Amino acid sequence: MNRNPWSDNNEPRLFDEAKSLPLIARIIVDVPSKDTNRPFDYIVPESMSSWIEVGSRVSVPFGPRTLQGFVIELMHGSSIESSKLKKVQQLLDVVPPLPPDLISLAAWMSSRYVCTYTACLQVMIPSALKGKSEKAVRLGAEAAAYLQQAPASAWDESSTSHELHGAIDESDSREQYRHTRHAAASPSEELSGQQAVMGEETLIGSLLRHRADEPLLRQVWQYVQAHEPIAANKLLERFPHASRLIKTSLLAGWLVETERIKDRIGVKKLKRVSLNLSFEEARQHAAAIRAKRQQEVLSQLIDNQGELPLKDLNASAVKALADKGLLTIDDVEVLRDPYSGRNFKPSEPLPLTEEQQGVFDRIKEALDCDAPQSFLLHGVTGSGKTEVYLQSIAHCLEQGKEAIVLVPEISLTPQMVERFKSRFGSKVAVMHSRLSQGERYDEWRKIREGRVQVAIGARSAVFAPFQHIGLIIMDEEHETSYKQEETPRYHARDVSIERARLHHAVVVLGSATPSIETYYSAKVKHDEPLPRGLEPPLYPLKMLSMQERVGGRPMPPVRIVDMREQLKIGNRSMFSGPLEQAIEERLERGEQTVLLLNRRGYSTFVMCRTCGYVAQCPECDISLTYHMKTEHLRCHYCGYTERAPSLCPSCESEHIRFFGTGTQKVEEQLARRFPGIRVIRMDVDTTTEKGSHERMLQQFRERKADVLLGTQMVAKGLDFPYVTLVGVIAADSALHMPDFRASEKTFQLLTQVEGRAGRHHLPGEVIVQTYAPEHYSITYASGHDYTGFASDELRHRMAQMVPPFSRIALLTMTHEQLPLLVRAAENAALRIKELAERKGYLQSLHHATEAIDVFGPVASPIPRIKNKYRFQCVVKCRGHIDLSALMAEAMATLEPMAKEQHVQFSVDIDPQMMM
DNA sequence: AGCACGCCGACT
DNA sequence: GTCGGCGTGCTC
Repeated sequence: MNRNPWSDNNEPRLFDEAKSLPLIARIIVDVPSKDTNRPFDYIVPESMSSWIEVGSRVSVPFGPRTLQGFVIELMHGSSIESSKLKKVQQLLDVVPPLPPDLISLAAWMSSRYVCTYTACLQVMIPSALKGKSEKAVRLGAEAAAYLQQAPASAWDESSTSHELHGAIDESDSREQYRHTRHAAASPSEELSGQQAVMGEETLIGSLLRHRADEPLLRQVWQYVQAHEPIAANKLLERFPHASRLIKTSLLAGWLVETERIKDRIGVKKLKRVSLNLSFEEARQHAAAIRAKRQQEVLSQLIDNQGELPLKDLNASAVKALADKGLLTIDDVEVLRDPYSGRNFKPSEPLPLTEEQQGVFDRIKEALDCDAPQSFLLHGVTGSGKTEVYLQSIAHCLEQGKEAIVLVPEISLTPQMVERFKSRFGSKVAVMHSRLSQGERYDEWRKIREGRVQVAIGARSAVFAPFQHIGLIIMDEEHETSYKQEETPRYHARDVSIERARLHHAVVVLGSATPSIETYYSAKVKHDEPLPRGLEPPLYPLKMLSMQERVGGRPMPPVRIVDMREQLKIGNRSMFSGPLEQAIEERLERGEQTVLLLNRRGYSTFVMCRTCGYVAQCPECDISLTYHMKTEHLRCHYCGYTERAPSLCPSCESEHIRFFGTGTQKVEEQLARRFPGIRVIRMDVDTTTEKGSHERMLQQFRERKADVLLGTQMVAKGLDFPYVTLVGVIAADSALHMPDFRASEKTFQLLTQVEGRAGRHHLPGEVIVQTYAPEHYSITYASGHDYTGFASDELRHRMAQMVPPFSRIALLTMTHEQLPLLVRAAENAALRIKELAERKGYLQSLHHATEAIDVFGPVASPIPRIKNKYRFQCVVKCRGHIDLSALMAEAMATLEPMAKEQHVQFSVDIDPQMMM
């Protein structure tokens, strides 16, 4: 029989007495695994029922522990079905952190991206709200009663354990769990106490057996009573000799272990001092008081509307005045404002060009009707997209709705923020990876509490907890950073469109070089049947176009230099004749140059010319990059570092050489060719320090350097009036990547960096060095012809049956042992094929409009990372097939095998990098 | 995931 | 005989 006193006393009674049906909360607990990826039901205690909402964050008992979870549904259930349920332990916030639309959005994301519901919920909240469970020890009721009733040496025979037990904290689940699971207590000496708890013996009875222990036990209990809740390990530290007694006390329920969820970061509080009197009375007091400091405090307060933070005043004088009742000190919440102390000059809407006006009118029209609509705004660099965004947002705000602006992390510069802040002032919250956890939490709260109407930020800002979104803008829509590379592997573009659908909001995707998939979606006629062979777009987009540059500045001329020709005429350096000469000219004229090389470090690989040895990462199987400053070889994937060898580790030859070109090598060569040249090198190696990125750009803007040399981060949205030359050292470096988007990425990078030259009064010039001068991505980029590129690229994509003419899922499998992994991967591929066949899907993409095809398994482009081999399968499909559902089903069937063999599976829907 | 259970081998 | 290794199963 169940001897746990509360489970058969209190619980059923609670429901017998309840007038209406108990409230049940359906909760997603924070355990990111397959088995727990479903809602669990809990009873909502009476005290919480008027506060709890869909989206509330709660703590719940879950098995032996306490977890954080989110309420996704509330309902009334019958007492019979709810009698088995546990209770919600804590309601963690007064205002639910997630509005209901984000709860639905998380559900959509988890099925779309084949991941757990909780993983999606977790990306939506600031890390400050990722509660950590904290265990602590409290004094049980029995022990408390004992301390109270029995002074030092007296034993109170009348107190029975049965009576005392009725008072045990019923919310303590650990206790309940332990008692039910330990129904048969083991006969060890320490558990004698537990027998007493079970009702056969009294507490006193058991203590009498160990009478000698009583003083120490009492001491421990009193300590707990004075300090509760106290962490168990702290208690052990304080009483190192009492570990056995503490353990016994815990097992007996004299000490109860509780577990609560604690937020990582709280609300920042500030002590505020305020006057209790009118200014006139205060003045009179000030005149009457002799203490000089107190007079000063009063006059400071009078000068500041009667309120000041305590830290700005003399503390002892304040205390004296407060004691007299003239002042009050209280705590007020303050927001950590990362932009405090900065003044933003208010800006007025600029007059729009005819083209801008046309686009703005279309967006305005869409904002005015209550239906979700999405646009691609294809606007060349310098066509004034930002001004259109700003005025669209203003229109959205006029309608009483909120707006989200998504920007790639790298473009989220102070200048960018300033444009929005100066137009919308304090209505803007900025979400930014460089903010501290506390700052980010406060920006997030400004949104949640409705203090701002505009949120601007990187990828995750799409989850800004607004309630009435009217407009979502995604700038630089083609940027790969919008795809999250960790679970949940969501694409902010798709999420924006889904979220906008829930809000009947408008989406504007803006880019000078749209991704091919987006461009295709906007090009396809949505109201006409598609020609055979074409794939329906993921979502309907309307095309908006701006092809004129504001102020009519022409795009700079581009010169392509064939590096093979340079080699023929004996130039083996990394600078072609034309580029070298052009740099020389800028130096003479005092103008500036931007140089792009998409490879950091010094060289790309290290090889021995005698034996052919190539230095590779011992964990990842990719070649190591030489970094000159530190004389180290480094793995750019896992960060592995070793000293650069002077002799070949394999054959001890001296002919070990560094091949390929990285930004460090270019920097060195520049210094050699142009003595005295001032170079700023910008790549991940030089910009890790906080604020270094902005600092470097500022230095360059102030013309403290002649050349800005860097990886793709120099291509983004920079605008420097004295830059008249842009040089691309190796335009084809990304062209040979094993990725169907290689041409697109090359075209986009070139087009962007070209836009950096001659944006102001000085004419610009672009020089592109390449070994593939005839490649269409390079020729179209030099002609500033996006449309031409896109139509060629679409033809290639169609021939290869890759997106947008198919949809792709990438399945990556990892394991330490290669043969086992290969077998598992082959099995996985087979199972997916079988599943597709069973569903009746044809397996020939080229010959059917509805088909699915599985490729592989093959080794991943990076075949080993951190000692784990990696194999992958690519699943392509066309037509009305739910690829996510298919992959989820395949994963479910593969799961037992994966678990058994410890092979890790990961699914990436619509992968942006084929790794 | 994490925590507790159970079933094995290596020891005082 | 016990301690503790890891494989397995469960969580309203």
